[in-house]
Amino acid sequence: LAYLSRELGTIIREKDGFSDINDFKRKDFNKDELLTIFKDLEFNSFIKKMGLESSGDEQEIQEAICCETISNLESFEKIVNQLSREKLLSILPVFKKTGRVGNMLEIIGIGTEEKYYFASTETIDEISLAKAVKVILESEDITLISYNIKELYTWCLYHNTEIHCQLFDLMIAEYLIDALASSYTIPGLSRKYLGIEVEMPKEKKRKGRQIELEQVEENPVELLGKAISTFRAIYEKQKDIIDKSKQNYLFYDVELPLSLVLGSMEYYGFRVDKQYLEEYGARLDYRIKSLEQTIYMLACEEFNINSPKQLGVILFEKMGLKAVKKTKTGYSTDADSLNEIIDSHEIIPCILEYRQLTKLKSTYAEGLVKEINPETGRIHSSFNQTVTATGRISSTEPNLQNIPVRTELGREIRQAFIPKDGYVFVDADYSQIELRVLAHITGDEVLQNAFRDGIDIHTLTASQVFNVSMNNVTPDMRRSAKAVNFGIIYGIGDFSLAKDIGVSRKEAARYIENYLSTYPRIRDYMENTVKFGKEKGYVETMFHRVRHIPELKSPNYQVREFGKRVAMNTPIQGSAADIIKIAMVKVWHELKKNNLKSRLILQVHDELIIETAIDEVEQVKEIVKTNMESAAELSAPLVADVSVGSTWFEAK
DNA sequence: GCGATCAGCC
DNA sequence: TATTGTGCTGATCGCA
Repeated sequence: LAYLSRELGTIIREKDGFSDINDFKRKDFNKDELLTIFKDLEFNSFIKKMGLESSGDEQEIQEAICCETISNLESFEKIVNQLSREKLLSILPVFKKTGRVGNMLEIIGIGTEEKYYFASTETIDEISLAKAVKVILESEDITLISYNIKELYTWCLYHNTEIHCQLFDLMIAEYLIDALASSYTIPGLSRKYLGIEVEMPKEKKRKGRQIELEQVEENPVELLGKAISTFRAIYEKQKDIIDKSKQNYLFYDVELPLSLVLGSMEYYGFRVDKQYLEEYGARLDYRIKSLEQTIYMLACEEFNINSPKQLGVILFEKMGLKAVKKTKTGYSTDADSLNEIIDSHEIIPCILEYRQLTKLKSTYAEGLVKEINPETGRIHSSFNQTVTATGRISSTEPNLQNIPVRTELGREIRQAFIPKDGYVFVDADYSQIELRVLAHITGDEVLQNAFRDGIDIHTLTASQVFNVSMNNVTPDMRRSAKAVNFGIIYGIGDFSLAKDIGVSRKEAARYIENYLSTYPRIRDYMENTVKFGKEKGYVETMFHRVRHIPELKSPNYQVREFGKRVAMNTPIQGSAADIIKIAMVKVWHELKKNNLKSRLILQVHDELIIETAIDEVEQVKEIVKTNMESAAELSAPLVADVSVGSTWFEAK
């Protein structure tokens, strides 16, 4: 072996045929082939850099596009009226991001396949423009092909306009076709479906310095015209795929209307008590300062506690504590690791508390205040519909889906979330939705019956796993069983379960085995869904949301195992996501239909929050509960628990 | 600007 | 044999 290694490691220094150094120069390359490779790999900046843009057929298409810019209101109104008699229209608005809640419109393009019309707010004022397009947006006979209808809808709400068109949104369609695509841009879609290169006008950079390069600004209408002219053809192709994947219900009845629901949630926002947050932050600060001093004293040195690197050096080198785990760059200092050595030095609990408090202060106390809109006094988070691999929605700027709740101190932040005057919160959350979905799709009757009979599911699992009767289950056993239940959903192994509930690995393995033999259908499901995923390359939810899992074919063991867990978890988490989306659409319609003042303002995966007018509380409670529980018919019935409170803290 | 680490939620 | 629970977003550090 040593000889073999030596041979492998020896550099061959003599080789014939390379006498001329010029042979090593880069020669001409096959442009077409390189372009295909780069396109395939999405090396778009290389394509640009090397001037590989194809030109042939593109030119023809561009010349076929018929675009007109309209610069006075009367002509625009006339054209819009004409267009409102059409059946199928494409629409492409461009917004400028400002502090205003409905973004500011810059340009809007509308048209049929034959011709597209553009209007700019530079020549026609925004309000008149909004009034003009109302005839189109509020017509139920038109199918509107859009890109990012949510953004258009928040703008509509600002201008007191509704959208009643039949919708087809290219971004959302693509999300259902491939939930894992990294971005859903118009140029990306047009490249994928039509092989056409289009470009979107660059957003003007607001960087203060240097205006030279950015000012080049080609005629935006020219670019936009080309972009909107691809909508119709992309629509045809996506429509087909969605239909063939049995996603019509999910797309037309869930995701598209949901887009408007999310738009309105963003538009209305969540009222926040700024003063409360500031006082809360000050309170934290007082304690943080004191902890800081204690830590410096115990370490006999000042250092940056926020730096895991510096902290690691202090704890594990200077103070000689035992490191239990390593990361790829050094010592592990996360809460799990520190908790294992919590008794070895009094500095450890201080650090843990310091971490908790600084998190609360910077992310929540300070972070949330920054997001309060000065005009509305409310926080207008963005709800993204095309981010997650499982179908959940995500929330950013700020993330309202991770507001603390577990620790008492953190939970107090929820007292800053208040309703507008004369309103309260109705808060409804699904009870055990993922386990009910699990019971439903596995067909396990023991589990289903337990849910039907309203039995406490963790206690039941405990009695099965530990082989004791239901009334002999201790709180400790129940806690472990709860971990087992969640672990099953995530596709857990004995190692992690053991660590989670603090038993030996063997013990944990026995729990899992007990569980799977008590619920044989669950074992079957886990095996079958992985098999399905391997054969088809994807798994799907109850409503045919699809997730491709290329990891299942990976040569790498770890990656493949990850693929298996994903295959087991996605149909469960994803179906639960489908269900609450259905519920949101139903609740939203019902509030509208009854002309209520109450508004859905937040979703947190299994929970809905409605800012409710005091005189509508009883009605809203009823609407939320029945619509959530009837969102899907499961053989383990859905249950939603509803409560009312005058802050988010109280409503839970 | 970006990866790594940590921490918050379901 | 080696490894080990899904899905997210944000703050901070430290390097390039």
